[in-house]
Amino acid sequence: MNFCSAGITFTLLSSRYYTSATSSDQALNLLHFLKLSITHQSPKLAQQTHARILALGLHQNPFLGTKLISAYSNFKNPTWARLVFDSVELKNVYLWNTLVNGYVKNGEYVEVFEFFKGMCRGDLFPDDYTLASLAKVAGETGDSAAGKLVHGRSIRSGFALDVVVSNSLMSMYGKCGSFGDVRKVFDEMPQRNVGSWNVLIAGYVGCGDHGLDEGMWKIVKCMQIDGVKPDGFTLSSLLPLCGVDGRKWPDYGREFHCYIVKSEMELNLDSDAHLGCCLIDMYSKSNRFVVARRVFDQMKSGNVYTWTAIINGYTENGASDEALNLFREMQVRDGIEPNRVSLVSVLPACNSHASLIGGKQIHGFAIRKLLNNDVSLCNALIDMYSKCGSLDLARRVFEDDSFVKDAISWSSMISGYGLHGRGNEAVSLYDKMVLEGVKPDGITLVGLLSACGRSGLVDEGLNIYSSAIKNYGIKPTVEICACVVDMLGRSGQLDQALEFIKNMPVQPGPSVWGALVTASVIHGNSTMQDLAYRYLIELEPENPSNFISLSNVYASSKQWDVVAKVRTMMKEKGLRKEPGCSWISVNRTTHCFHVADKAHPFSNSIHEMLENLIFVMKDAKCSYVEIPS
DNA sequence: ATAGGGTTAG
Repeated sequence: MNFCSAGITFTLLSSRYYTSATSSDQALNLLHFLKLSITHQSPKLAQQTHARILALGLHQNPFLGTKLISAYSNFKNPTWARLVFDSVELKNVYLWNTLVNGYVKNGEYVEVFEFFKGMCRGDLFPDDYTLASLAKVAGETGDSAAGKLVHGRSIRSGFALDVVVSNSLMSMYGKCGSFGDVRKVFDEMPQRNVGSWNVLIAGYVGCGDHGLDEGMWKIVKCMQIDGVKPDGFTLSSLLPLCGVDGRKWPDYGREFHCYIVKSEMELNLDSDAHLGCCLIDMYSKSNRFVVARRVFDQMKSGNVYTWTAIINGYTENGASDEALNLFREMQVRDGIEPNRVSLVSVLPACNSHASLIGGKQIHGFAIRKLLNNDVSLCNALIDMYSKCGSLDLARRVFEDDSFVKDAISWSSMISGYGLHGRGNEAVSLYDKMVLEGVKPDGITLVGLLSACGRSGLVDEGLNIYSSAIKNYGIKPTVEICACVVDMLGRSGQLDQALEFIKNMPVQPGPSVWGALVTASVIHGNSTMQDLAYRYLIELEPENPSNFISLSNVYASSKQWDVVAKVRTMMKEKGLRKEPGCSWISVNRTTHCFHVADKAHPFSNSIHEMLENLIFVMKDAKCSYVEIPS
């Protein structure tokens, strides 16, 4: 459509019709074409009009000059914008402001303050438009000193009374991390609009852990008392806060959705689907991905962001099949090319399927699209390769110099070694990480401690635990403590594990008691087992896995009466557990196995092989082997 | 007739 309209207008442009018009009429018409070029996103039309302007000798017309600069800036061509600016002899404040704003839009922040100086050297005074742009630059670059200068100048010149200038200043303070100043500017504003409230809310969200507390709600309430209606921007700031902690904000997400529907807000306004994405994301995060899907299906036009949001929703909810299907559909049906985020979102779907081939295809795509220098993507690849069984390929991504490794890259690789039972390598990689000056975080520690636990490296693990907490200020989380309990427990030190739980710096959660349960079952300590189960079931009375595990323990010691009791209890509570299964992909076919499953055509030979393997393992004095029934 | 702020999707 764009090209078409550009073609038609060009025909008009070069027709004889214009030759008889006066020069001011011509200028007006050319201005119109420049506007069209911007609304239709046609750089070609802008260039053609520019040629016409030059041919007709209208290039000193300030209106045309300004529009040209604005058009070229919109088409990400600040160099040409600058050339136009230089060619206009009498530069007015509009021309300056448009160029400055063009630089801002294209992220050329360094130039802006130089320009500002140049502007002040002439006879021109920076006005409210200039100040708004400057404030934005200070915010984007996090330069609070510059921001304060802009603020001072705004006050002295009286432009701080302007709503947009003050909004920009607030936004600047928010980006510089001083929420107090955001609030101060807001409170002192003589008049506010919905944008002012939005900056305040965004600043409040951005300043961290206040996100969920009362203050946020007070702001939203005050906004309504003030008679300002929340708009799409407001809601897209608020929606990400919903669904994260369902306990505090039970159904606000749904209420916001209702509000959006009632006020007839468009989910994909102006081809921007941000609001729709926020809804999809919110529903996915609150485990309501059926609703998320409905929102997705109802949106008129999907773009790469909406597709990515819904794919991400499916992967996070463990629906890998659906995620992979959608990933395909997005490309085949809608012809949308996945971006960096889409790839990062879909990769975990390969993990749970152990789909090495799918993961490799995505890796190949990333290389072709030159996306493989992105940390997040490489981290996802490391994770995918190690979870799909190929530690070597994971290591190859990790060793590649084409991306800058962060703490997550190291943690992923360390966990990979852990998953493959190579605790010693995990530990030495951790040592290297520390040596290279990369600060480990809580996630690193979880990966490393579980690696130690799996490989029986108890003393190493305990040393690492205490040194990490002391030297790197890592807060011992429940997950970390659960790893320590697991480590101690698996090695048979059940009493020490219990002692650790008693003195733990955080409240022991289900994962902690679960670790103790597993350990006591392995080591046949029924006293400890009963104690751990009691806590576990008290904490998670609705989790069917706990009851199944309890019943399995009694089943293995043939205490069928207790088994029956547990099963009845589950029935009374209405708890059901999807049976777990394992699968393996051989020659692109995935074979799935449940407990005691004899359905596979080669079941007999599989079991025969399994028994051989168990025999070999027992002979090799492997610590414990679960014998399948 | 010409110019400005608010979200950036894991």
